[in-house]
Amino acid sequence: MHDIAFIRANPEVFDAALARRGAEPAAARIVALDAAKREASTKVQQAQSRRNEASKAIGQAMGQGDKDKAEALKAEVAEIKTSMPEWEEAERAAGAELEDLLARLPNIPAADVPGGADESDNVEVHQWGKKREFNFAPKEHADLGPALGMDFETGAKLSGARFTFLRGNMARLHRALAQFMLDKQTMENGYTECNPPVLVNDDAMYGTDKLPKFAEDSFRTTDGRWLIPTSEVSLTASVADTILGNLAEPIRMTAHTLCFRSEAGAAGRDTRGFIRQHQFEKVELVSVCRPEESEAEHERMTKCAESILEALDLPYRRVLLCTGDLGFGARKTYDLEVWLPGQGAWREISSCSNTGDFQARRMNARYRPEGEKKTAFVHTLNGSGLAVGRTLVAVMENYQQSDGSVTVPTVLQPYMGGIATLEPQV
RNA sequence: GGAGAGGUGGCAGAGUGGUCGAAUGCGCCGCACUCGAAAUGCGGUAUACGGGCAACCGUAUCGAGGGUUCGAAUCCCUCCCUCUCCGCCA
Repeated sequence: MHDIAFIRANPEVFDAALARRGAEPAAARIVALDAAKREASTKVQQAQSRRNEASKAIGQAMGQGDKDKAEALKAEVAEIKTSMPEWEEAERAAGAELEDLLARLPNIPAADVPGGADESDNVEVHQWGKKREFNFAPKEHADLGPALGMDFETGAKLSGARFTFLRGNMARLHRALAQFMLDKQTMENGYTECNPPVLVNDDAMYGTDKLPKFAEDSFRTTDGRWLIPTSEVSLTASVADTILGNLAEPIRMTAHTLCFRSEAGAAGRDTRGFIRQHQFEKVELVSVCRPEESEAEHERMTKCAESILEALDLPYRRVLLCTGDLGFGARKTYDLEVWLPGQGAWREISSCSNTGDFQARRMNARYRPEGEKKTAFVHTLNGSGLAVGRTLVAVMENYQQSDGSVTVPTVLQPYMGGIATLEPQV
């Protein structure tokens, strides 16, 4: 959500910012609707003011037993009220259109976000790790998986495309990854472990900018709730409608949850394998902090995500998204892309975004700066730390052996009861 | 799912149609008293939006939305949430 006062004062700055990410100018329409709304609002308030005054006088007249005066005043109020519905309706209509327009406008990119049309204009920030040299042709995870307990056929039989049934040590390795990530984020990186609902209401989805524009991307339950597309929704919305004191320290939350996505716009993309599922697990990182801290917090959060890849010794690169590839609610985003030798490609495994006060305005999440009477909106950030399924894919492809087995990364072995290898079953 | 009770300011808790944005107490802030503190006394202490350079003014808000009325915290309707008991259940 945008600050209407800012748009009113800087319409051309606002439109220029929208243009950077390829959105149509909107300031003129916003300013016009805002003016119409305020004009109607003023008329309504003036009428209400006169009505309230007269009503008080009626009360006094009644108290003094002056029936005639009271009746005269009643007639006056009736007259005042005739014009009210019209202005009330004008205020409501302009307000509703304004709100809808604002709710559908994306966040404004930060100044240091590079311009660009699509992902080809993203900027690589750095690479980490060394790509492993194979003395055989590395396979894709989708080819390695079936013999190791990654059962695509049964998933499809039960649920359809984009569902997978994991068995045996494959299921255990998946669990080990999630536990490892959660332990690292809580014990080393300072995040508080949370276990939030995965079914949420409209407000939580709206506040984290998944509604109204992206309703078709998520699953809706028969009783009107939503399956979360990411626990960013639950964690961030936990501070909705709250004044968080002076917010001396950032609030850092993490959760390991199921995530659900309809993949409405991705028909035909990544249909093979475990990369793009309707149901997947993710360890999410969310920070809530003061505005002046959010840039540093964004860097810190991205490092926390990177720490998982480094502990697993998986080569990755950090990419700064260009304006054209930026998500709806983000003002700046780093993607972490892991190297998949089987596919011979970098694949997104984490996305860390600073939304500034965009979500905070939508959900009314505030704090009170030290020594000030006025409240201010917090900044919210979210990042994957990491996507569990895709990390499993990366481990499979990077740790595969020529016989089709997969070595378990050292840091995961304690979580595997000491098992060091996933052996193929014929 | 059935039956009942309830949702009022930071907290507790009055208020069943008029001068109620809301008594009182606690808390908090300021001042006085004191060498200092406690106790005591006095004053202040919600949020949002609009208008104004400002002091300030207007409007709205007593779970949410709608209705009745000249006027609603108070009456009516719908919904949400919390609590208690019963049933069912991991």
